[in-house]
Amino acid sequence: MRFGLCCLFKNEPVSFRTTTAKSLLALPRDRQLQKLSEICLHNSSNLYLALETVQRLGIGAFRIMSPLFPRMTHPAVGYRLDDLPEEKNIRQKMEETRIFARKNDIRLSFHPDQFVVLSSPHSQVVANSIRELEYQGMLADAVGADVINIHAGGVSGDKFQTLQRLKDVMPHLSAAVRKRLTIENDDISYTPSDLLSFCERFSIPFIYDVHHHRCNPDGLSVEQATTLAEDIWKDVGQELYGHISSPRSGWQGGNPKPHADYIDPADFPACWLGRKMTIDVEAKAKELAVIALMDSIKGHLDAPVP
DNA sequence: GCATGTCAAGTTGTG
DNA sequence: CACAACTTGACATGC
Repeated sequence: MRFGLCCLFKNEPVSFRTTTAKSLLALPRDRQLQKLSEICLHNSSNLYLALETVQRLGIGAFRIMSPLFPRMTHPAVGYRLDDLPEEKNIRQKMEETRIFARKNDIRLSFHPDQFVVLSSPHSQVVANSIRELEYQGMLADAVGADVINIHAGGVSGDKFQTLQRLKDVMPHLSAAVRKRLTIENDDISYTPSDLLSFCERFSIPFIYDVHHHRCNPDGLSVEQATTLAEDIWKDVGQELYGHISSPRSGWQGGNPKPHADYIDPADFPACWLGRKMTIDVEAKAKELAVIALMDSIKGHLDAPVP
C-alpha cells in the first residue's frame, strides 16, 4: 500500500504561491513575466522540497496542484516557460524533481479542477479543457507524473451521450495527455458502474473514490468496485489507484460530502488492507492525516487476521 | 499589521 | 432568471 498526499502541507514548511489575472493585468508585460518567473521558480523549488518531505515522512505519492505555474493558459496573461527570465532554473528544478521521484519511487499525479470538462456539449469549454490538459501534460512529462485524473463531467441530459462525446474528444489530445488520462467517479453524477465498462472498453484507468461511491452509490459493493477497477489497471500495467476521505460531520444527518480533517479508520475499506495500490488521502489535515491513517493501518496489519 | 473580499474557467439545483 | 454550492487558501486591498 502506498499512501498519497494531496497538493499541500499543514505543518511542514512547504509553500506554493499564486497570482491572479487581474493583478497581472495591472502590470506591463515585462513585469508580468518577471513576477510569474519568480512564482514559478518558487513553486518548482518547493515541489522538489515537497517530494523530499513526503519521502522523509514515508508517504509514497503526491498530487501536484494544478496552478503550479499560475495562469499559464489564461487567454489574456498566458505565457510559455521560454518567456520567463528564470526559465533555465525552473526547468532544472523540474528535472531534479523527476529524478528524485523516480529514484525514490514516488508516484506523481495531477487532478485538474472542475472546469476541465472534456465531455461538455459546448465546444469552447472543450477547447479550454484541452488547453488546460495539455498544460498539465507538459508538466507531467517534465516531472514524470503518470496520472492526469479527471471527472466525466455533467450529465447534460444523457450520461451515455456525454461519455460518447468524451470518447470522441480523446483523439484530439496529445499522447502526453492521453497516456496519463484517468477517470474518477464523482459524488453527484457518475458512479463506478456508470464508468467501469466505458473505461474498460477504451483502456482508460478508473480511479476509484470510495467516499464518492458512498455518497453516490450504485449497487456495487466497495469490494466489487475495487476488483473491477483493479482489472483495468492490470490491463494497462499500472498500479491500482484509489481515493479516500471521511465526511466532516459524519454519515448521519448532515451533508457527507465535505471532507473531514482526518480519516476515520472505520471508513477505510477492509478489502484495501495490504493490497498493492496507491491511496490518495483527501483530508484537510493534509500530511498529518496521511501519517495518522498509516499509523492506524499499521496497527491493523500487525494484528492477527480474523 | 490585520481583516475582509476576491479569484479564469463548469454544472447542477434551488429560490 | 439569478445565484449558491461544490471547495479553498493565498493574495490583494483597504482600514
